[in-house]
Amino acid sequence: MGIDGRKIKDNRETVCTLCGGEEFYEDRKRGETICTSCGCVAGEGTIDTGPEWRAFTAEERESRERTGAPMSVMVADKGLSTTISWSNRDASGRPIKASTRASIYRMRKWQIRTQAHSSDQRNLRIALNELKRLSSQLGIPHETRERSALIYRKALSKKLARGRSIESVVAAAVYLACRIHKIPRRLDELADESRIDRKKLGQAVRLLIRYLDMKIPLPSAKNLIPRISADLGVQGRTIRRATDIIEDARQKGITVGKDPGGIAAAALYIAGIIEDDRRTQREIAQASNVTEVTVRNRYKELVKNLQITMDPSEGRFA
DNA sequence: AAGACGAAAGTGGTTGA
DNA sequence: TCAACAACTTTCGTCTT
Repeated sequence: MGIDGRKIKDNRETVCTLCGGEEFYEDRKRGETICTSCGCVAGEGTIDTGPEWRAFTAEERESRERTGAPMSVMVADKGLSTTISWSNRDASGRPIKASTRASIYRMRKWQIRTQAHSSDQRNLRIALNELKRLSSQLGIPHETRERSALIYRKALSKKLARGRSIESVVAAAVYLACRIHKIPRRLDELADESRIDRKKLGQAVRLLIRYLDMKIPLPSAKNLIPRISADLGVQGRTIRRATDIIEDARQKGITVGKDPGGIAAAALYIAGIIEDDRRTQREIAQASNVTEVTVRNRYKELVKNLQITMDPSEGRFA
């Protein structure tokens, strides 16, 4: 941590490793930094886990600093528990008086009984392990992991995990947290990574939405753009253009009910032509996990509805 | 020869009776 | 539970660059 309490942002490398560009488009929530000149994802994990306060003098820092590890819902007891050591010595190493020893013994006993022996606690331990594994496998930022853990806790407290595999509920929680934080992860990616079939996962997801009555933003094509662009290595201006096209389409209401992947792909295809940074339909289709046909269909729709006029002789849009 | 296009038939998920 | 349905995919032949 820097002297004045700020961190990370200042230390982050400021030159793109691929093209040497110095301008970045940063999405803190998504934890991605995208180079605006070549479009690559320059760095992940830029989430600031530092203190939420800033201090400029030593006294200020002293007065604001709180002690201990940060509280996290990802540890079964939220990292708040105190453990009582088994040694019969006090903090400075002196033996503890016989009269206090008995009461300490009772404290230990109850601590253990309350901690690890309820079935919910056991469930939670297994689940949080799985959650950790799953989310690091998928490269999900810390903030979102915490959200997943929170969702899982809620599900557990409403007894929604009964009769369902822990994995499926965990995966559903992770998926929903991603949706809330607008991190593009598809249902099948989760399913692949967690050895549950898609169907079970889908059911669990719907269950959670229903009973935790969560408001989940619809997946938007816009959120997929950085990821697909990074795969394709397109220019920053192309990314921006594609984002504009999607926004335009969204306002005209022609994106509802359509696979966001297809929309994103089509927008990138058009943007590529406009910005003279062209990719073939096949490349784009592969990167966005749809078929060429879908790219074509969406792209024609967009061109028609957004009144983008094309001059075929020049191969350019006006 | 590669890319773009479009038609036709097939697939998996949602909706409403 | 079933059929209708929209969106998307697969496949394949044709046109364009």
